[in-house]
Amino acid sequence: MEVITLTPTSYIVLGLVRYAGEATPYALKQMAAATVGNFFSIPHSQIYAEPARLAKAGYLSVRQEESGRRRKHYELTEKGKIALADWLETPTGELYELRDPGLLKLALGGDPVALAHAQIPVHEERLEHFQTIRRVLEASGMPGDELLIVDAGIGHEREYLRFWRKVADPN
Amino acid sequence: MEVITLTPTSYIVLGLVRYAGEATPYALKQMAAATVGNFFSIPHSQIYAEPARLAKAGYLSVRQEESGRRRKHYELTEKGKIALADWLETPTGELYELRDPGLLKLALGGDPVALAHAQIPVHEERLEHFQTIRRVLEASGMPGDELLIVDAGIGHEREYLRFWRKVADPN
DNA sequence: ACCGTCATGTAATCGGTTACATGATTCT
DNA sequence: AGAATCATGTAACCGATTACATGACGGT
Repeated sequence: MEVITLTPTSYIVLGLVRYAGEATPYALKQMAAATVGNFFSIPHSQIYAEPARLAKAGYLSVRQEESGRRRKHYELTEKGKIALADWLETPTGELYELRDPGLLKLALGGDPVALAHAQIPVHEERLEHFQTIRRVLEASGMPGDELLIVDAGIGHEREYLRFWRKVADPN
Repeated sequence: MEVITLTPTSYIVLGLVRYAGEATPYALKQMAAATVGNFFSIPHSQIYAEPARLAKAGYLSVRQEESGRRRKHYELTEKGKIALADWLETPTGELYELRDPGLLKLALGGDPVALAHAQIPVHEERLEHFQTIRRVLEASGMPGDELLIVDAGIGHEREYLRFWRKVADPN
């Protein structure tokens, strides 16, 4: 049994597996794309590699199909459940990191107005994207908690638009 | 001359070196901490490794002190200037990534109220931090452009506080 | 002369990214 | 039956992180 350190990616996988009960990597990929994928990018190769890594360390159990696609189905082990619960139970005071190419260029001397004109449309698009998701979730009777993350996204997109619009046209 | 791909870290180093004209790794570290370090974390080992990497690929030139600390002073080469200018000139439509442990726990089932109580104070602190920086920069007659990044930080912190306060107490 | 902090690096490991590759369904 | 796309991986490389280690400088 190998010893590994659990990264944010690890917890994403553990969390999604718990949510699904049992999941194939592809299912995880779909789930991630619809939820945390909006904030964290996770390349699909990681979505295959990480469960394998977690399984080797005993956090997940695997069951492989005998025929056809021979997909691997992952499930939380006791160890996995505990690790996830521990992590979730500890409210974190850690701060975020914002890896934003637009802001980075701005900070390093890029032309503010040109950047603003490039950024505004993509943020508008993304705001609409989040709002659509929110409407869909709301209509499907999703409990309020599940909407929180989407609301966070919407709030930040609005903030981004306020910011870049002001940069583009600072009265 | 090695061929490397330029990462965001590379551009941070190139940008800071350009800003300083010539810089030692330690100076870069200080500069980064005061500016982009507020959004991107860069461990100090990278601040030493990255200029070396850039120098090997011809983006920076090195001059090492003969005695004492034998520090290495880096300067942009023509190649470095061009690479940086090219990057800055291309307004990016790429989107940000938000690596936020608090939001991640929230998304994966952490207790919203407990998370909010842990997050609010650190965001309050950080908002004050940015506001202090802003006042200092403003008082030192810094041109408006340099304040933009700080304003972006302030805006996002306010948004975070709005969000978490609402989570803690959703009327 | 000593001590704390400032400053500067190196070594080793590993997760993440990119690129490559292929089998299984579904649709026309 | 063939094409397109869905689904599932592997291989190789490398930047980032962690941990270790040490020399120089400034103050007492």
